[in-house]
Amino acid sequence: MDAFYASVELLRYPQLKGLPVVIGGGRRREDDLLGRMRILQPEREWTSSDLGDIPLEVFPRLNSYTGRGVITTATYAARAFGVGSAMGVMKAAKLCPDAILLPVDFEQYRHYSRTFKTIVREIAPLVEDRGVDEIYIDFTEVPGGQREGGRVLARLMQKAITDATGLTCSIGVAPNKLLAKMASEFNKPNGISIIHADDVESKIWPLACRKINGIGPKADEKLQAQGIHTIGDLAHKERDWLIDHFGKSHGAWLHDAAHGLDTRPVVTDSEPVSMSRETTFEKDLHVVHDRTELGHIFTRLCQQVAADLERKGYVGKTIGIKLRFDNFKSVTRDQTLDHYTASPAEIRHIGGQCLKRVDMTRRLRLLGVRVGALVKSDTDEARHPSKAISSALTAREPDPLKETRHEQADLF
DNA sequence: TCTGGGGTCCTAGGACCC
DNA sequence: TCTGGGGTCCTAGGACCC
Repeated sequence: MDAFYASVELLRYPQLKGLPVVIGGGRRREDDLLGRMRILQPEREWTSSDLGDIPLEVFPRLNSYTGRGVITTATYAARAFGVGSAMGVMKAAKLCPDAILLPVDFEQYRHYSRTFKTIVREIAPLVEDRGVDEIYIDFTEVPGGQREGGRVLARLMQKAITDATGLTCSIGVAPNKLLAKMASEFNKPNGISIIHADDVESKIWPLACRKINGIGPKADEKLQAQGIHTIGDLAHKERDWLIDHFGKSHGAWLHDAAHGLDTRPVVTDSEPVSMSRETTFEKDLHVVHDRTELGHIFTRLCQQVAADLERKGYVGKTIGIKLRFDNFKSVTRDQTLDHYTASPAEIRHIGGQCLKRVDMTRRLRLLGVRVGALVKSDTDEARHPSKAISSALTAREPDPLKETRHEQADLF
């Protein structure tokens, strides 16, 4: 198989080049500076592309932000200060206080996301969705796809995307998804990189293990502790040694990945497994002191999940909640029903029972509601779940001691 | 002044079934 | 009266990704 990995740059480049700009922060709220922006031109959605037309002084600076949230993305000029994706806004403000802060605008991203994916599918139909700005493409069967090793097709896609959206796009070309993804990083933004199977030693082995999609901070730390820093280091380890240290499945995968091997197909259709809504509060809340507010938030989350299910045509039978405490520890509880549902009242009721099983001594910073074990709502399975599974038998009874100690939980 | 929101997949133990 | 083995489902937590 020959694969592309294409990732669009959602920050539009021409206007932003050289300026430190970050996108991020919490939900949109009526804070002063955003208010000023609206007053200037209330009809408009404010995005990166406005930077070309509007005096820069109007835009809020990173250091004017108070509140919770993380950086979604940043221009390279901002990254030069050490600011990066997923960094807390407050930390970023320390590093680059004068960076321009733009609000996250998911509606607009969704629009551009749809447009860019539609354009790509018209050129190469086998597309795997990897989120708002990234896709895999299997171009093995695309007529002319092999010209110049895929470069001609990649250039065609870039042009079509830019013509329709003004967005730039980085594309990696390789014999499999693993390598295509890595290749796409080589030449950002708006680049094309091609990796062949016999380039692994020269182009992949010098890279840090973290560059492998699937090796995160924890795995990297373990590898470092074993003196494994680059993908080449990893490739030189015996398969059996890796299996001994990282488990049968993960060890074998690490070995394959280090050698550039990956047999995963491009998956063009997949069904969702779960849907959830969660929110981090502006301030930590306590179940007793803030019970009314928490109750409202909980109800709203249940309604939102139910509406998402309804809109997309799914029902689920596992209802769960998630809490994050002021110490950032998270817990989840869930319960599986003997039938499928998308009813906000039922989700709230079962979710409420899940909440009762948690020790609520600490203040909360996040509350989430999840519905899993989804099926399409118009299927037989949804109407007649195969068996009335023993959920009644296996569901854990709430610990009676805990219940008396934490009656506040009953407020849900 | 830490650390979003929406997902997927994996592991591991216990219950239960045959 | 010293203890099967394989399989599925449920639950909780955690790693990872975009």
